[in-house]
Amino acid sequence: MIIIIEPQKEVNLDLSKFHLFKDLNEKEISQLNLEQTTSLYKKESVIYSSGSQLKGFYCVNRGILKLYKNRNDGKIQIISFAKEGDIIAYRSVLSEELTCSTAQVIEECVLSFLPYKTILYLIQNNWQFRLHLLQVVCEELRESNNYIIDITQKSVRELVAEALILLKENFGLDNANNLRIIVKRAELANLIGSTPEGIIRTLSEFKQSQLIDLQGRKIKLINIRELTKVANLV
Amino acid sequence: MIIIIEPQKEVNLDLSKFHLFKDLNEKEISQLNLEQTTSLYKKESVIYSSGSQLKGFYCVNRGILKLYKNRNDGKIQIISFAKEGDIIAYRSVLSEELTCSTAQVIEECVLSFLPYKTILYLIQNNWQFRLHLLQVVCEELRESNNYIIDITQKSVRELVAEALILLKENFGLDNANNLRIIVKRAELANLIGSTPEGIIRTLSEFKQSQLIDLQGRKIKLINIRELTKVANLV
DNA sequence: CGAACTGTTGAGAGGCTTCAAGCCTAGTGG
DNA sequence: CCACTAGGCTTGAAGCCTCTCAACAGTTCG
Repeated sequence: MIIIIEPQKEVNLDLSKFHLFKDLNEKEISQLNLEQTTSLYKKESVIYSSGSQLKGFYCVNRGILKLYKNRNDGKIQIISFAKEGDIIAYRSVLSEELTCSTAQVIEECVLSFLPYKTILYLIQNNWQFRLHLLQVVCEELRESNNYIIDITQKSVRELVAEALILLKENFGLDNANNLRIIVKRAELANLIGSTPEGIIRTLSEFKQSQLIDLQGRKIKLINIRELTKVANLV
Repeated sequence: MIIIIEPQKEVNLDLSKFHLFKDLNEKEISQLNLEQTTSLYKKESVIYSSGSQLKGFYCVNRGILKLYKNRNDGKIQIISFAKEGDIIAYRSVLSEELTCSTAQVIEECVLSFLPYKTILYLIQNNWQFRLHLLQVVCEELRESNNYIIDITQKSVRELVAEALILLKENFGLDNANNLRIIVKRAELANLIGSTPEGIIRTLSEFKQSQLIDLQGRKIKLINIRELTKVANLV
């Protein structure tokens, strides 16, 4: 069940903190800030869904989203999680195609929307920006290709360990070594292509082996070194 | 066992047939043709391997290559096959990283090498080219993301059917409806993340169901409609 | 406080890999 | 051009991993 909530307008935020925009000059930044629209999105909101034609990029100022694809059989594959500082939706916009993924809020988000024409202007006029953008896409392609290797040939046990490590690296730990990001078991399952039951069994096993501790959805990483080993990371 | 064969120089070929270069003007094309180096590579040759630092792109004038990654445990994951008209190696070059994949010849190849500085010049000076390049990378990213869905949640049976359909679409059929590309069972296995035995059993099953016919490594597609259905393609 | 969703556990079944052994084909060298 | 050999192909049996189904406990939120 998807709940769509009308975003509330917020004051426009400063985009200069985004890595992608670091090579822009002051004039370009202020132009960007002028042309953006910033909104607040509640938990579970769908930012865009598969098949829509997007008119620009979204920049994540705050919060966490999941990007996923739907399958024929009703299942879901999570492609990635996006957080503060990330840009989403650029692939389908640049290809001028309909989106084939859905973006949904996991943790309340503040997003800035940038129209395509603004981006196109930068692509045409700022050569550092365009090279940077190319590199961002290439980097995501590398990750995607690597993920194919993992997901194909690793066991559920390895994949769960890897997912925990990746979530740690992307979202960090709090003081008590808990993963900052809170995800449902089903979301973990959709990330690694398993089932909630499979996730639970593996997490319980990790808990018994003193690799992690569980308290509701909170996951505390106890033995990160061993977890990395189990993940069989290169 | 990898056999490395010194490439033999060939006359330089015309690059204007490559889709990526369609927006270049005559002067740019002739400059490109001037700065390229074209060589012949025998079967099994390794063009570049994981960990190398590449100085430019390779354009496939003729022949077929496989691009794959190595895993810790000695296994291989084939990322894609490249054929005439394709450009390879651009991702790591654009990211200015070491390659994390290996390119190896399946069918005798003629490749043109283009130095990075030539590409960079085009990125800086031809805005249509740079947008085009962005779109090429985005397209590959889309395919890669889609493949993650497939490979995660499909059965070997579905994946083999899908692989056959994709090979048909990319490399075509001869007069007798045989796949033009000849691959080993182990290569098919490395493509979909299975084992040679798994591939063989599935192919035999397809043969019994009159979907395909087998003659050595030649695979004849008999019932493409049904095969597509088995592949469960969207 | 209750309903709906999420998490947990167990049993069972099935698909796939692994291992082993023999056949066949393609490519090489004489 | 032919014979040989190594690598690829094929088949069978065994066992394991993981999914599915089902029932129940726990949690969250209106």
